[in-house]
Amino acid sequence: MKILQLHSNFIEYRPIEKEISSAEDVDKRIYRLEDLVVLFTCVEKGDTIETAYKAIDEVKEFLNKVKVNRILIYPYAHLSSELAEPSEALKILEEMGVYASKLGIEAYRAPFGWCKEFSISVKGHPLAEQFKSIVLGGGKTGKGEVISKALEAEEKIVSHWFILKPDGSMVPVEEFDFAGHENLRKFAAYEISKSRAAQQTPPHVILMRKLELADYEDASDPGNFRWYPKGNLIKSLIEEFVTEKVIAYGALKVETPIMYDLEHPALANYLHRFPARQYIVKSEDKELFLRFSACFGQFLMLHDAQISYRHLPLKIYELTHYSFRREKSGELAGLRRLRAFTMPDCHALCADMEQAKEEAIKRFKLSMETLEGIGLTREDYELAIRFTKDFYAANRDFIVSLVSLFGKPALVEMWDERFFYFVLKWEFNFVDNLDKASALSTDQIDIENAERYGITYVDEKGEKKYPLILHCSPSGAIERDIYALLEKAYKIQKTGGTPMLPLWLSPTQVRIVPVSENFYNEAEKMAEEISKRRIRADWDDRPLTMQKKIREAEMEWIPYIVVIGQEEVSTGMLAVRDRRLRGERKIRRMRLEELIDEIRKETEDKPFKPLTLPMALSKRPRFYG
RNA sequence: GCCCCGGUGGCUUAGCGGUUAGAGCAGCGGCCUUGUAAGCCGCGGGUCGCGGGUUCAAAUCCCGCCCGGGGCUCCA
Repeated sequence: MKILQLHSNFIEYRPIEKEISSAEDVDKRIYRLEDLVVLFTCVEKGDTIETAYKAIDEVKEFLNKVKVNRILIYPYAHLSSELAEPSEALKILEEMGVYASKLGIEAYRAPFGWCKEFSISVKGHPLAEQFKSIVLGGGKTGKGEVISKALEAEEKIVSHWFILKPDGSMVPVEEFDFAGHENLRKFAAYEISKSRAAQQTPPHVILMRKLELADYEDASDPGNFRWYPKGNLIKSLIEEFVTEKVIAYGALKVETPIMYDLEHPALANYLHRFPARQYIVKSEDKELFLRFSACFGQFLMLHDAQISYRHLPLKIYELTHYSFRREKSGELAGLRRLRAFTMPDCHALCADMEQAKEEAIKRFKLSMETLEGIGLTREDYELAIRFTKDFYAANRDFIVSLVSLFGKPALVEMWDERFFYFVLKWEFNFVDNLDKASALSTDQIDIENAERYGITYVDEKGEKKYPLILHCSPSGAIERDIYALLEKAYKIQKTGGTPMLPLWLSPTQVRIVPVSENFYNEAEKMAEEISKRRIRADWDDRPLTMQKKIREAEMEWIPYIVVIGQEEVSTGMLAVRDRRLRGERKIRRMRLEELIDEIRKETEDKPFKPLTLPMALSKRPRFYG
């Protein structure tokens, strides 16, 4: 139901003639009402008596606010293109009038089914004119907010939940024995019931600040973060790593604009699915929205490309810096859920379903390798696969093969009908210390957007065909990867372990601590020497005790701490404090070359970037704390 | 958007109607200077988020607003 609500000085209307046979009977005279709220009301398909009650309840609230108690319900079809049947509409309008009277409102109704003329005088205050969209369920009504068809449909989706085991057997989720699959149990509970309690700051938020990685930025919009040097380093290392993986997989790397014209015909339809979730940028007479993924840019590019079946599967990749989603303020959570985030997005055009499945398997493996490289093993995440009943019936072997590649039972969501543009979607989900799950890697098989965007390839016979499109993010949002690493470290700490980041991501890999000022020269020289070998090393030249320097290095999670004094200088054997070891074995005796070799070997298949902070600690500002 | 909680020096916080708002860390100045998680002394730094109100008196009580966090919802 749509209502144009006008707080008016007066309205005059006169029925001219009946437009439909079922029109109400009235006198053809002038009716005049003063000091009232006029409700131009349009009853839509799907509206019920309940909708009528809800509408009046909302109107009542408004009446109290503006201290008026008179309304006119004026049938007005022009607010919607999805009109209810006239008989149904009349019934609902009548009910609105009756219910309003019951609430003590002085309610009038203009006749239904008539062509009428009217004059109106609307008051000049800010609340005088309002547009309401009344929809039942969830109280999701907003002034002027149009709820799109697709979203309404989505609310009606029926999901069936299962656990699919690597051997191919599928059991309803309530019959599955979760013993030994604690994380999967939490993930399933999170997905299906979505209920949890706990009220505390997520551990990763405390860590991201304490480690001086990232922080909130009050001067921006919520969910837009500032990144300190160490955080920026980690983030760009992961970005680089993911990008190298995807390029090795064979994708073409491109770059596309971050903002698009709201009025562009190719985008309007897609965009309509997600009302009021965009940042809007006004530029002269244009309104642009900030992209929420790389889809548009890549699709528009592919639309204009000449593509042959020989090119397929055609992979195209972009690391969005950034993607924007204006999540509701209450939905934001540290690095887990942001309004601006960095997203690797790799699409693949495939000739047919056989090729799409083959490609999807490759990307599934790529995603596992990518997470593994970042420092998340299969123990750390759970697989969810979602698909339609029909797709399952036709492609059961393919679905089972994904689960068997994964090697652990997976959560399955099966839909009776297809509501989305894809027939299958899977994700890897990380479960954090507050038992919340969030998706990292994901891939989808999209059967709709090629046509929507006019993306075609030419097949063997010279005919234009629409390809299938796979949408994959092999790592998920980079910020979310960091969230997962921090949450994982905290989990380890909680169970008595030593928290740390993977060696290749540690901002400082080696810290040199001189025992006294007498060894400052040696310490500095050593730090420089290590740095020349593409290892991030620094040295502590502050006027503090050695003990304190070691303590601070440990609190920074530095993997190797080298103390240098007379003994090391004269023997050439270093005392290396290894964060990964415990107790007496923690300090290892080794030569500088051995240490360098060890680090280089462990990080050889990973990108390297220098830390953009001074090598001497006394020269570093403190960003937090 | 709704509900709950919070906002005191850069950070963590004490105070919750009654002296000039107190501490630790960090910063600055100095002392100390050889062995693996906090050496010592001193100094500077606070419109107690903002605006009203109650009161002889407000960081403290009340109202409104702003900002942040969490929960609900949501998550293309």
